[in-house]
Amino acid sequence: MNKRSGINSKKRILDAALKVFSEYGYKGASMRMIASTARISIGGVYLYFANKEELYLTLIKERLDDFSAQVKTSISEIEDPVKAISSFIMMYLEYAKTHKELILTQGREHGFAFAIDIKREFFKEQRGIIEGIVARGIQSGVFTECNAKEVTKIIMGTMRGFILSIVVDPDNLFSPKECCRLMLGGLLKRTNRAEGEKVRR
Amino acid sequence: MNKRSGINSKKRILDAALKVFSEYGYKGASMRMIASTARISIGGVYLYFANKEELYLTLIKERLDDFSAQVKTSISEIEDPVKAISSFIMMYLEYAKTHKELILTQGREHGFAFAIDIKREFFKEQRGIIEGIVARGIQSGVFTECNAKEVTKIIMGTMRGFILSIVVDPDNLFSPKECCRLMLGGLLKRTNRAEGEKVRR
Amino acid sequence: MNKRSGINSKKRILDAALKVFSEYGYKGASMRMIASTARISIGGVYLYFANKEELYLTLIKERLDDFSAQVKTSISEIEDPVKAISSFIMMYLEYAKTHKELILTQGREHGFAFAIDIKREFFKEQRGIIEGIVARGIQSGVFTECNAKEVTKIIMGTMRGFILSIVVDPDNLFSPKECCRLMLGGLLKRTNRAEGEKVRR
Amino acid sequence: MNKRSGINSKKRILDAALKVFSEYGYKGASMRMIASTARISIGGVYLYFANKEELYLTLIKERLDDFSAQVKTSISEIEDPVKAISSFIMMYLEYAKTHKELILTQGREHGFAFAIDIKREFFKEQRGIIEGIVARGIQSGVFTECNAKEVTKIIMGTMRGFILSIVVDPDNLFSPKECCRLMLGGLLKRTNRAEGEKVRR
DNA sequence: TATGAATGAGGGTTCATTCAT
DNA sequence: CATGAATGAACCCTCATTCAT
Repeated sequence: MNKRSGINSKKRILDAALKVFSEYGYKGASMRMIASTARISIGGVYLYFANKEELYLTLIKERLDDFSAQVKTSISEIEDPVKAISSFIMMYLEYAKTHKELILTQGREHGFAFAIDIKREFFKEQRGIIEGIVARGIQSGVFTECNAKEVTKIIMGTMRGFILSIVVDPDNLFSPKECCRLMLGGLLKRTNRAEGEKVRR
Repeated sequence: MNKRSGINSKKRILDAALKVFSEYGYKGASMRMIASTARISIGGVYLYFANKEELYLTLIKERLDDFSAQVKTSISEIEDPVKAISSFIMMYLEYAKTHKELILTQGREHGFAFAIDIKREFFKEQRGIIEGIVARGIQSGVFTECNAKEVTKIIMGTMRGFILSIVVDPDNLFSPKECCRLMLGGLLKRTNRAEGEKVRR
Repeated sequence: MNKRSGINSKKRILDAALKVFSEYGYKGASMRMIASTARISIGGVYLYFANKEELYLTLIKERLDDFSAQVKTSISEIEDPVKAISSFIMMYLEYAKTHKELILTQGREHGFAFAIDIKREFFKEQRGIIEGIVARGIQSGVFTECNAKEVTKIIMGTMRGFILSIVVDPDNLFSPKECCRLMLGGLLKRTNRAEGEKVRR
Repeated sequence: MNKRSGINSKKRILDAALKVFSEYGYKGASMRMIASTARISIGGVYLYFANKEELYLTLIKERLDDFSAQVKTSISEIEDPVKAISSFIMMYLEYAKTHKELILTQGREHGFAFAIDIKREFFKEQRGIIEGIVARGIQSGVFTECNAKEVTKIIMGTMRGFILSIVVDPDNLFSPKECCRLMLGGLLKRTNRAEGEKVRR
């Protein structure tokens, strides 16, 4: 390998790990599989990552950072809360569909919490973004007077559910557009205000 | 363990398996862990279950059937679509919170898709129930003219996300009540129809 | 079970053990298989036999004794050495074909020697019988002047080979009659045809 | 073991396996025993052989091929049927005495018939060789008019019996020379002494 | 006599990790 | 940097044996 092979190797390993981990899960993936997918020796992997866990963590972090950046660039400048929420949902779901590996983000194996701190941090950040938008929407009178925090968690939960569905029930993914519609407009018919009220309290 | 404690050994094993599987995942859980949690020998476990997979499957099936029954008894007789949807959401989330082990239902560790058929069957059934309610609501004019199938998948996805959150981010679970509110009423303010339209396009 | 069930049980177990051991070998046979074949509980087997080894040994002994008796009754009174040898060979091979379980006799597993003493005793006895016949034949001038001991061992070896063939290459068992012919007459052509003919029939 | 001793690890494993398998049989031999006999770790064995069966098969095949080659080189060019048969018997028995492991060839532990095809193939080949010699002998008038096929099977059986005796009754192996004598000359006295004599010495 | 639940050592096999080269 | 043979703990599972009933 040439001088730059170090950098290349690391990248190749990460790519391979991404593929293998997201296909087989943490426990199901073996270092051998990752190494051979990366066209490197087993020992070679340990040159760049101290152990399996570190490799996994690095991967998670990378994914999360990438996604986080994506969200920021595509949402941050949108003024209109309605558009912002829609964009977020669309972006999130579209990204998830393309990067199925995001499923890693949702991994739950090996005695709970594993990369859990990293993940929580990420979730918190995401929540912050949505919550900001929702709050703005309420303030500006476009959104109903609702609990921004709760609404945010619901939206996040729905996103989370979508990601999981990709693995668990991929034939029944919902459409991003319809999701926006539901989140914004709700199920109840709009002329009849009373009924909506009934439910709201 | 007493030589004659056999009567409840099976139950003890199932309880232990539930605990261990839902904490460590399928691959992460070992038969030894399950056995010792159940206060039985390894061999003892194999007296009741042919192998790890069968134990897992039994567990999944049991959970799913129990939950399915619960849904049916608590939803089936509700006429009002609004109340029915609300009840479903409330019931689902409440059940999930109590039976954290429902997380098993969402297992994903690839290369290991063996309970997937059972799960899909369950999902399909659940979807059928919701879709029926939504369709009824649309027909009776209480719900907006929307795609019942899609709406159903969104609701299911949100439920799924909630379950996953229990493991991944348990400090930020959304409230069932607020979830009902959002699903039914949406985010947009009710007097202003135009804006809603904009999004709906 | 009735009063005599004890005796019946023991017999049933031995029959079952015979079947199972000769089909699967010592290591390959499990006490469970034997018990269930004997329609008795596992514990039941241990009522009659202290352990697997004892059961096996009992079986071997039983087989060997039965065979030994058979040999004695069918050979001992034959005066003519030629007829005696022929009878022995015919009897041996016929018995082996019918009682495939005799294969047990040839078992070689679990660190050599196991029932080896019993077997050696049996072999010795058998050898004694043959050797006696051969010696008599030599003395009476019917057989060539050969080493009776060696000839005996060869005959025994051939018998042994036949038994093994039943398991290892059952489609190519040699005919007892031809075996007698070869042992008595040899391969080489004789100028003196008469004697050979007697045997050849 | 040194980390770089790899060159002969495979050989060491095969040697160990040979020893252990032929002492304890297939079922009775454990991979752990083999590994420790080979002074390697358990995992190490699996570096060279996918599993126990493959290891066993490799061994069998190796033995059979080696023996087969030996037979061919030492028999094929002998014209005289008498000498050919004698050579075959001598060679076979001598080889068996030296390579006691040939006992593997005779393995029998039922429910475990997996090397049986390889063995049958080998037996068939061997039979072919002998049968050819015998047939030639008959044609040339040196051997009696007998059934070549049957005679062959008897000779093979006797060889088989010898191998088994090595394990089962090693103190009473017959002498190869006497075996030749018996097979060729038979037990019965010959008026035509010359031919018999030739063989006897 | 008879049962069969329970035990636990041990078997085959995998895999993260190390280290001499 | 890179290799891959080697290690050994741990995994799933089987089975001879025991013992309360």
